[in-house]
Parts: sequence; structure tokens; C-alpha cells
Amino acid sequence: MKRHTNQRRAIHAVLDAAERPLSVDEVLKRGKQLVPSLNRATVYRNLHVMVTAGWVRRLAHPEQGTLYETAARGHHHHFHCRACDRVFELPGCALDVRRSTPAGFRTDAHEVFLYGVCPTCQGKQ
Amino acid sequence: MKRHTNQRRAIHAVLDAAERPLSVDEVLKRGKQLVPSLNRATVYRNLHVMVTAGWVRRLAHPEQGTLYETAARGHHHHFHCRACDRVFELPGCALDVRRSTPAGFRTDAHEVFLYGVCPTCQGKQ
DNA sequence: GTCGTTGCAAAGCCTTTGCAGGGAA
DNA sequence: TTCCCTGCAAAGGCTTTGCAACGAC
Repeated sequence: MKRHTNQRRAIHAVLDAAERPLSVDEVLKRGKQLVPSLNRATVYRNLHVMVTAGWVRRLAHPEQGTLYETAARGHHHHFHCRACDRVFELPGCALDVRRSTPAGFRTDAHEVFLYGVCPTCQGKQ
Repeated sequence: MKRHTNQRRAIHAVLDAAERPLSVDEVLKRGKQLVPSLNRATVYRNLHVMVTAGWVRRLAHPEQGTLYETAARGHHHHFHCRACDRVFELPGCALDVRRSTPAGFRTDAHEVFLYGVCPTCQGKQ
């Protein structure tokens, strides 16, 4: 059975509190504030466990590599700002999955990434 | 200025002929059939040049890592079959970008990945 | 002849894995 | 006490980079 360790709780807490998808580095850094001894390998191992269990989603960010976010917030899309490189969670889903799926295929999930400029960065231009 | 070398032509030809997005390994393997001396570093360098120039698109496949495809075929989405792990190009675009973009954001591009089972693999079940 | 390009090897990330000690149940 | 989990270090992939030779123009 899975055990409840301080490390595991910390990683879980970090993802729950995150305002956006986090990299392994960010999870490690924030997790260390809760459990100073936290090790990078432990973060990798636990993220893998959580992804497999369905508690966490792994995203392939085209420029920032692999990011992780809690699955608790439900389905949503992501926006990458080219100016500040931040990732935002976008509410809702305006993809017509049925119309996107050709005859014969069966779609059970999807991922959408939008690129552009966020409100803050537009103001700075 | 950019020079026309056999290696560069080979990589370009491989991507043009590809029926789906290719990994660096696949580009290298296919390119070697055209230019046997072709080196992995050369493939990386040229793909980078081509992406920067806008001739080639780089995709972040959530499970297969980085894939490359020619930009010549225009905008489309991708489908990943969970059974055979192949990637398919899907025609059309059923994403309502305007409705996906919250007020204040400006979207200039997007990427969509669908997951499921392809027609061939459904037949095998 | 110039200088962008290539092949090779080394170096740099990012991620996984083996192992022995430690801790949850 | 059992055996899952952790920290550490080493190993494994993938990608980039330094360098000397090469080749397009």
C-alpha cells in the first residue's frame, strides 16, 4: 500500500496551492520549504506515482518541458505568454471534439495550448 | 548567408516526404539513406535553423518527446493512438480560438493534441 | 579565399535507477 | 517487524557545444 510520508504530503500540498502548472524544479524548490530534506529523485518518483494514480496531470510544454498540475481543478486549457513566458490556466473548453475527430477514431482526451501575449505584457509594450 | 548542403537538403526532403511528425532519431535514420555520413548533431542544428526560419514546426508530444514536421502542410491538429503509439495528422480545426481566449489576452497560435484509439487499433480489440 | 557547415567527441541538462538506511503501519 | 519510501550517487537519455577539417560560393 501507499504510505503517507511528509515528502509526499509536501509535494501534494505544493501542487494544490500552485496557481499554474509547475516544473519539477519549482515543485522541488517549494517543497523544500515544507520539508527541507526533500530530494529531487523523491519529487520525480512521487510525481510519477501521482500521475499514474490520476491525481496529477503531466503537461508537455513546447518550450518549458514537462510541467505538472493537480487534476483536482478539472479540465481546462493553457495559455503561454511569449513575452513573460508564464503559463496561465484558461477556464472552459471551446474545442468541438466530435467535429475534430475523423470517422473511425475514438477520442477520450485532449490537450490545448494557446500562444500569444497576456494582458500584463500587452500593457508593457 | 545560409548555404545549400547535401545534409540540409536531405533533412528537408525527409520532412517533406514524412507522413507524420518525426523524432530526431527518425529524421536521422531516414536522412542517412540519402546522405550516409549524416550526423546527429547536424540534424539537431539544421532542425533548429529550420524551426527558426519557420519552415519546420516543433511539437511537444506528451509521451514521445519532441517531434518535427514541415510547416508546408498548413495548420492541423494531432491525434495520438494509445494502442499503437502512432501520431496522426488531423485535417481541419474545430477550436473556437476567440471563445477560448479570455478578455485581455491575445492569441496568435495554438496546438491541439487528441488522445484515443485509431481505427486500425479499434478493429484489433 | 572566406566563412558557413559538418563530424566527432565532450559536456550539459533532465530523468531514472541501484542501494542501503530510515520510517510508516 | 515488515517493506515502502527516501537520500545519495551513479547511470541513462536527449540535446548542445567546442573544435578542426571541409566545402559552398
